[in-house]
Amino acid sequence: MFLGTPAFAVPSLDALIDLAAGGAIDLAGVVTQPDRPGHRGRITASAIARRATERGLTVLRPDRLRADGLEAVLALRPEVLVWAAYGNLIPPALLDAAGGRAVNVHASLLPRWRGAAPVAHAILAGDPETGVTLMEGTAELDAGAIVASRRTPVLPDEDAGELAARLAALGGELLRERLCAYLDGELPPRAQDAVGVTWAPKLTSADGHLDLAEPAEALARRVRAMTPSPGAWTMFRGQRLLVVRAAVSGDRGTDHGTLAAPAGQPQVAAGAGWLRLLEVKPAGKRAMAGADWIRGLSLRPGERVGS
RNA sequence: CGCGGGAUGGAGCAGCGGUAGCUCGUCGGGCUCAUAACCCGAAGGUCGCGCGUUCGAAUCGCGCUCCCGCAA
Repeated sequence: MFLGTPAFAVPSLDALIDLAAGGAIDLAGVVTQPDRPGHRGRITASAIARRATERGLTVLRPDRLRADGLEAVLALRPEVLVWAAYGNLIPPALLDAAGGRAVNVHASLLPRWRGAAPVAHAILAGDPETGVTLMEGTAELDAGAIVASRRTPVLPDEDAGELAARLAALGGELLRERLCAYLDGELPPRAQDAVGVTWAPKLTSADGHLDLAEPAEALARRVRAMTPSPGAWTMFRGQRLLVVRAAVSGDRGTDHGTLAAPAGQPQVAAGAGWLRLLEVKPAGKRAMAGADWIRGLSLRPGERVGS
């Protein structure tokens, strides 16, 4: 049985579908989060719900894994649980039902970055590399013994969305190649080293706020880490301005927050250096190149960004 | 019925009842050793869609469609 919710989990589900097609496993069903109001109140099914439905799999979307929801899941009599970014803790009752046989795909090199937002935190911290980990599934969050992992460099310009997509694919590969070996007892798990544990809590739009007193390097990392969600932003003319893509410019800084546009390329003075705004999304508008944005502004000299 | 913003030539914007405009790009020409620089000129728009108000609507009213921010 597979449990997962967002796009990150899709390649893992696909891996299980392939294994099932090859006769290596039986896929009893898929559990995902309930359809939720997405943008502006429109109800949206999770990425996993959509994929599982199009593959004709049994899909359950319980609110929580207790009471009725849990019973429906147990009724499918899962023998092994596999989950990736499900979004809820797995209750001991469910683990017990599967005889404790469970694996979890996580988007970091554990024990670093346990929690909901490992990809963004790896970028924000400036980690040179990250990866995916296949571990034993436990009731405690991301704490299971490590079965296998795969490393990959954090590319200098990629944002969290792009990196997550690469990690998702790696996670799917890892599962496809190692799940059966693990279940056959050929991959003895190693306990996580408690010393290296760091936490990657869920991000809110407050985490996306750009403090222009910070060095441009840090701001550029924050932009990459917060894109596409929850988004990095600052204020301009009383309105929110999302910064979708940015780069550091080596020029000497001036008062942080000052907006300038040499050669039509907008840049904001940071605590150290300048942050070039390559792509922005003003409130109420779609994303546009920084140069396009600045073109229609009739920018006054010395105008500032930030609240 | 959660709150709000937006849809105007290829791009970004202004105009908000009386002949559709700005910056950039494109095309042609000029200047220059040269250029993303500068000068001259040109092309390019059913002003999201429909109905209405008016002598007259991009501009006002009603109804749609699509896009986006916030909140969940």
